[in-house]
Amino acid sequence: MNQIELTLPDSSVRSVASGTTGLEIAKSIAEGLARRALAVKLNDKILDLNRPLEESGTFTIITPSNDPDALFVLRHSCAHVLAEAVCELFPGTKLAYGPPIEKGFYYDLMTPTPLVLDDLAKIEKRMKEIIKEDRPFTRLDFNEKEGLERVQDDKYKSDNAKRALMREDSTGILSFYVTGEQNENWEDLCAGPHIPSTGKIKAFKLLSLAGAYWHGDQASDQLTRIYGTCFADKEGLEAHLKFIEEAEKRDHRKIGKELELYHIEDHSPGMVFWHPKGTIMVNALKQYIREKINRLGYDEVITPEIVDKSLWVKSGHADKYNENMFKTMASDREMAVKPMNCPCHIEIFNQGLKSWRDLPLRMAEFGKCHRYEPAGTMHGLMRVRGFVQDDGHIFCTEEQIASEVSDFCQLVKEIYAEFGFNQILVKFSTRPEKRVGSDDLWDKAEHALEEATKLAKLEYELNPGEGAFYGPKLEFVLKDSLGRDWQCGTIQVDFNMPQRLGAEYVGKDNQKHIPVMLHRAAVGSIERFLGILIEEFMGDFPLWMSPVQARLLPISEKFADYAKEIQDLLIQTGIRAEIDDSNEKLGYKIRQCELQKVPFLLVVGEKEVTEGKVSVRQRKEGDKGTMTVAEFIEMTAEARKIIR
RNA sequence: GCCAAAGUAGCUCAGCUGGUAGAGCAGCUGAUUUGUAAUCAGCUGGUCGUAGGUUCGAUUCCUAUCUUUGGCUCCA
Repeated sequence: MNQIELTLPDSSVRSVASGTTGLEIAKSIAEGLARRALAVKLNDKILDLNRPLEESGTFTIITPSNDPDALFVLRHSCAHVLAEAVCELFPGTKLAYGPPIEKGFYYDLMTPTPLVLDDLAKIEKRMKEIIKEDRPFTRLDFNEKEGLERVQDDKYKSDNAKRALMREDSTGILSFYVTGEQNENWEDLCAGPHIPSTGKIKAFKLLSLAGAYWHGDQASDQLTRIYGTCFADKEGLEAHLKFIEEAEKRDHRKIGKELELYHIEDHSPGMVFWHPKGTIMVNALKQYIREKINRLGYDEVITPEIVDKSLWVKSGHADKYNENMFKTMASDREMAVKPMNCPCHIEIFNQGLKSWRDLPLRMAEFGKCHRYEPAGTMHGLMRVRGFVQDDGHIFCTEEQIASEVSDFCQLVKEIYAEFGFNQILVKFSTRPEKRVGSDDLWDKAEHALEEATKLAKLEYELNPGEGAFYGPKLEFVLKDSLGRDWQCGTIQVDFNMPQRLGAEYVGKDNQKHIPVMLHRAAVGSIERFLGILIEEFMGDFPLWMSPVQARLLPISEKFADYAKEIQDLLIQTGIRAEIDDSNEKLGYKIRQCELQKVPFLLVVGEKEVTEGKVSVRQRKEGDKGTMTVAEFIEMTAEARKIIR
C-alpha cells in the first residue's frame, strides 16, 4: 500500500498508509484529541474525520474553536440540522441550498406554507433535540447514476447534483449525508464535510427570515431563507450577538436622528432632508473633496438636473437605464431628471473646439442625481433615490488612460486613508449583459482598465458582468458597522458615450478624434459616504466636520453675557460654537453635550470671568484646564483645517 | 419588484383574547442660580400610517394601500 506523508502544524512529518483516516491519526496522537476533533484539513481541503486520506501534504486536525475552519464545518453541519428540523416540522419542505457564510449560515428552502418569525423558536427547539440525540453524520457515496436517481424527484437537489457533477473537480461521485442511520434518518445531498455527530454543536441561534431567489434569479422560484449562526462555544456566540448589538448602536440612521443630521419622510422615499447640522457635514465633505481635486487640475462645473429626453436617447440611458429614471413633463415636453452627470459634462465639453492640448480635461461636479431604485432597496443614507455624487469626468486619449486611472486610484487611497480606511476592497466589474457598444470597444476598455490597475499596483477581485452599461469599472468598497459592503468610489473607462454624444477634439494630426471618457467618483455619493463615516466614527467626527465644534456652558445665568461674548469671538474666527444658556446645572449641560458628541465644552463661571478665560473640557479626553480664548483657538487650529 | 416583520405623543416604547389610549425623556410654566454625565414641581401634547370593511362599538379583527426594517434582486 502507498504511503503518504503528512506535515503536522509543529512541522513534524508523519508517514502513514494511504487510506488512513484523520480520526486514526488523531487517536495516535492523543485520545482526547480524537474525542474533540471535528474534521481535518489536508492541503486547504477540509475533510470528514473518517474520510480516508490519500495524498501527502500539510495536515491539521480541526478542533472546536472560533477559527474559520472549525466554524466552517460547524456551521455547515448546523445548517443540516436546521434543514432536518424544518423538514420534520413542515412536511413537504423542499431544500435548495444551505451554505456556511462569513458570520453564520443560511438555508434556502421552500415550505408548503409560509414560515413566520415565530416558527424560528419551534425550529430551534427541534434542532436542540437533534443535537442532544448526538446522531453521527454518515456519508454515503453513490455513482452518478444512483446519485441522480436519489434526487430525481427533487428539482433543487437534482439541479445541485448536476451542477456538482459538472464542476471541474468532480470525481463523478455524489455524496449524501445522513444524520444517523441510513434509511432510518434524514439525509441530504451534500459534498460535506461535516462534524462527526450533531452533539458537537454547542452554540447556535437562528436569526432571521428572508426571501431569496433560486440561483439569485428574480425570474426563478421565490424561496425562504433562514439565517442563523453557530459558534464553537457559548462565549463565541454571545460575543457575536454582542457585536450585532454594538453595531446597532453605530447605525447611521439612529445616530443621524439623535444628532439631528437628517430625516427621510414618506413624501419623498429615499430622498434626504438634510437638517442644519447634517448640511454642515455635507458642505465640509464637499469642501474637503473640492480642495483635493482643485489641486489635481479639475475644473468644477454645475449642470442642469432636468434634461430633455432626446439627450437621454442619444446617450443610451433611455434604452439601458430607463426604469431607473424619474420622468417629468414640462408643458408637452418629455424630460427626465438626471440619473448621472456624464451626458451633461459632454455637453460642456462639446462647447467650443477642443484640441489635443486640452487633454486630459478633468471636469468635476457635485451633481445631484436621482435614480428610481426599486422599493425595498432603500437603506438610510446608504441607498437612496436622490444623492450627490462627487462626480468627475476625465476626457483623455487612449494613451492617457493608464496614468489618469492610476492617479485617481492614488487619490482614492489617500482620501480613504485620511478617514482611517486602510484596507479597501477593490472590485473590477466587466461588461454587463445590458450594454451599449461593440465587443471590440469593450475588449479595448477592459484591457485598458486592466493595464491601469497594473500601473497603480492595485489588487482587486473580479466582478464579472457588473460593469456600467457604457464601460467596465473599478469599484472601491467600504463596509458599514455590520460589515455590509457598499460601493463608494469608482472609476469607469468609457469608449462609448463620447462617441454617442459627438465629443471630438483636434489631434496633432489636425484630424478630429473621439476622446475617451473616464467616469470617476472618489467617495461615490456624499450621502453614502457620510453614512459610512457616521458609523465609522460613531458620531465622533473629526473636528473639521463636526456640526458643532464647541459649546459654551455658563455655570449660571449670571455668566450668560460673558459666554455670549466668547461665542461671538469664536464665530468670528470660524468656529461653530453654540451656547447652552438653559436654566440647568452644569452636570446636566455636560450630559447633553456628551450625548450630542460635542467635541469641546467651554465652561465659564465666576473664576473664568475674573481671569478672562474659559475652562476647556474635551470629549473623551476630559478637563484640559483653563485658557484664554486665543489659546483655545490656537489649540484647535490644526484640527479645524479641512485640508492639512 | 419579491419574501418576512413593523408603523401608537417630538423621541424611545407599553397597551392580554375588540369597550374611543399610558410611561420615561423632550417641550412649556414656575421654583432654584447651579462647577464637569440627569435639581424639583405643575402642565401641554395622540382622529393609534392612510382608506375601506366586519361589529352596537375597532389602536385591537379583515382587505387594500403607503412607508420603514431584515434579506433577495438591483445599485453610488
